[in-house]
Amino acid sequence: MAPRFAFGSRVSYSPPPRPRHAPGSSKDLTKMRMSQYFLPTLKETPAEAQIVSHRLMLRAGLIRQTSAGIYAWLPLGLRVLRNIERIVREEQDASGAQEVLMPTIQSADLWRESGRYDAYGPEMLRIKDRHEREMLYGPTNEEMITVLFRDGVKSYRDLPRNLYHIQWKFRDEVRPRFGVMRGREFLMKDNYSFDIDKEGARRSYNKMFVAYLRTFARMGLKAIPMRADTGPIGGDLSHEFIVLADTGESAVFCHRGLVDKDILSREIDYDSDLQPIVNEWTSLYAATDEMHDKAAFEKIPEGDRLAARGIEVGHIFYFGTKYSAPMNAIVTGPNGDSVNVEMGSYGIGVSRLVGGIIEASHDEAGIVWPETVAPFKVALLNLKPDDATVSAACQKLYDALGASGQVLYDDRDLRPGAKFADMDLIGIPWQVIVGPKGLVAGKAEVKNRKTGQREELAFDDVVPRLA
RNA sequence: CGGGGCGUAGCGCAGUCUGGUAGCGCGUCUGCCUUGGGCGCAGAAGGUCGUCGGUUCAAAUCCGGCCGCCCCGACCA
Repeated sequence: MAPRFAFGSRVSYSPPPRPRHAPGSSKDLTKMRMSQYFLPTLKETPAEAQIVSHRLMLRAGLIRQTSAGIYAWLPLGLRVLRNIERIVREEQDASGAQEVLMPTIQSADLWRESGRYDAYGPEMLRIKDRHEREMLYGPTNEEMITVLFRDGVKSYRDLPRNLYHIQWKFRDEVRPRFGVMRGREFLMKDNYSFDIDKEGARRSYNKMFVAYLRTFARMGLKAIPMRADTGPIGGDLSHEFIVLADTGESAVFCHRGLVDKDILSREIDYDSDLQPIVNEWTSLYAATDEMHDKAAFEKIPEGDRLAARGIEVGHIFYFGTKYSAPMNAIVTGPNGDSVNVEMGSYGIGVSRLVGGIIEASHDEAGIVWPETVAPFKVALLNLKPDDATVSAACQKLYDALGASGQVLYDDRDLRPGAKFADMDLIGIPWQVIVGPKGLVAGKAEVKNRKTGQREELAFDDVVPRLA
């Protein structure tokens, strides 16, 4: 029973780059055995799923549909969702925004104040409570946050403020589709900035602009900010962040140079003037279909023109006093006069991102998770679980990998082929493969899901390699 | 909201035209076998045929209402 090799005591590795405990949980979730995991994978594609991310999310056991455009998140999918949330939260906090949590259910009266209750139309899910009071399931939170702010802040000295929350929303889409990318119920990060004047609002806007660049980059996405329609307010303070993917919902046009720009290698000081960074990203042409300026696009050298399709994953928007005026969100200015606060709102489609990332990162065999959002960093495959020696070796690796990161262990009594297929499908970035063949030489195979590259490593070297 | 399609076992589907004891593949369960890319053999379980009504000796099949889901378009984070 005792393994013919020893490792563990000599192993050293750097501290884990990620928290060992899943956010919101006290239970150690760095290790999971597939024999105990609720992970219903599908060999065949359910008929209702058309696009690749939807198919893969169903097949890989991430979600199940419960109604049109409404989904339940299974353990593996929830881990991805939480990872995305975590990155969003970290970048919001870093930018100086503060987290709150507003309810999903709102009162109709609140929306009557802004005049949007009648204006919003059938996309708003309207409900009544037992007293026949009109309520609604929030599609967004401008009204609510404006009231919270109005009641809590009275002086320009308390500005600026930027409040965000990550909460489920509901929009009763006429035609939900594309799985979680256009569901009716969706998880969204939205925040709202409050400033005393337009210049302040622009600073707040710029912070979000940079925070968004960082947020999407950390998820392994190429998200390009594109000038968006500002409607009656005008100006240049509205951008959609678009992920390029062949299956994108809309046509987009941009300068190729934007694709390779890197934000993560820079030090960002949110107290400094961020305008130069914003200029750097907005000076190159980029527009969605609706905003496309053919003439401007054709001024770009032909080799640098990029016409592609994209998925909107974020939207930032300055809207001035659109809500603060009708809802009387007023502060006293430095001169003692009353000023309507200047507001902006900023959204990230958190649940949509799960689909968006898959659209941007998959292959024939399944999902290819970027490491930062992957449900587990490492998969451990035991190719012969009823062989005591193989299993003992796996158990040691399992414990060591779990101590340094996050590992999903396939200890099921299945044929190797089934395990390979499942692991490729669910897309864990690293696979550690242990079977009788390699064991004779004291080696495990480490496979990179994305590149397919394989390395034979001595058992002792596996954990340091993946640290 | 306009146009189209679908609803039969957990998943993928046949059967409906031409009414007559509900089938196939995968998955699941049991046993054997096998173990480096969804292996093989034997056996088994599992279905109010979306739902309500009508026609008929007899309805998955024909007729009507309703419900649900998907696709194209218009719309949208």
